[in-house]
Amino acid sequence: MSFDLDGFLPYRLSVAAARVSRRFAALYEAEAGLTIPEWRVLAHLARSGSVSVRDIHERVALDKSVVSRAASRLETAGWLRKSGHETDRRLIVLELTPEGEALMARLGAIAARFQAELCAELGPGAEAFAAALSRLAGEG
Amino acid sequence: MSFDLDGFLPYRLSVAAARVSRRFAALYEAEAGLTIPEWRVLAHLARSGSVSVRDIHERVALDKSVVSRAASRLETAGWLRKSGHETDRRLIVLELTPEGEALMARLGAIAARFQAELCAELGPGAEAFAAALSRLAGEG
DNA sequence: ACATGTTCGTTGCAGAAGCAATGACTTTCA
DNA sequence: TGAAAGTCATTGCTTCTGCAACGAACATGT
Repeated sequence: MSFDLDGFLPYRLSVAAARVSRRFAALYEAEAGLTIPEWRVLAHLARSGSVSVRDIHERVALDKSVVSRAASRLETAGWLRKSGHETDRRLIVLELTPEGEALMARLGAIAARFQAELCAELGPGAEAFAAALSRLAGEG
Repeated sequence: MSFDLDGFLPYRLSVAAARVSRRFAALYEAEAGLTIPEWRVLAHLARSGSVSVRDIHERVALDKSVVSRAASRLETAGWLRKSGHETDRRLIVLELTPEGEALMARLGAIAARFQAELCAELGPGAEAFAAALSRLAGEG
């Protein structure tokens, strides 16, 4: 018997991730016209406070260039502010503007609702599911 | 407290999927220089026999244009053959060449090994994990 | 102090994805 | 039958990703 794509985990994982991302992207696209990388940068900033491009790049699984360009767009849109680091002048410090924080408050609520929706779809196994994802994302 | 990206399912799903896809892509890239869409088209063909671009597009979560271009590359590489449909001349029938089947036999074995590796990493919850993925991929 | 190597953010560029439009063909229905 | 609508694969075109290269700023070792 030949290979079964439908049972293949990398494939199923890709399809599920793409579908879920799309669903959620529609929400914040409607709310603020954000792309996926922009959303991730904002979300990370909301949690971590001021942080460099490098930090985000490492924590958020986005290429440096993607973070850099997303940050520039977000800056001109007024959601975040760039400033130089005190002692290390190579670093650029990113932080939310008040508008950015207000936006993230709204998006955070939307995200929480969406998360609840997903958990409902997953049923009681949601916890174990999330743990399994961590294991897969763990080490490359 | 502000939003926690790390606990957010769509994010974790994306990261895990990207990481797993990358790991596996390295394998078939080394074996045959395939891209992800090319791999998916071949894998689907191996299972379904001769099939149209439209079929693959629907079953495999790839844009029509992506399937079309992947099929063209695979044809010039000699892994598959295009031919016209008997009665409906709009359709293009794709099927593996003998070389393509031989390739998929090798890749199928590699994929099975990789799947086993993943299941080992997931432990006993692998079954439930796969079921959860189906639920998420189910309906948009 | 100074040369070498590293790290940071940005930019250039080749390749890929996503979407609409096109041309060829088929179905439908008046 | 014949016109309109639908379906199929391909092709253009814009946008984005991913990688390498670059200039600027620090670190290290002599």
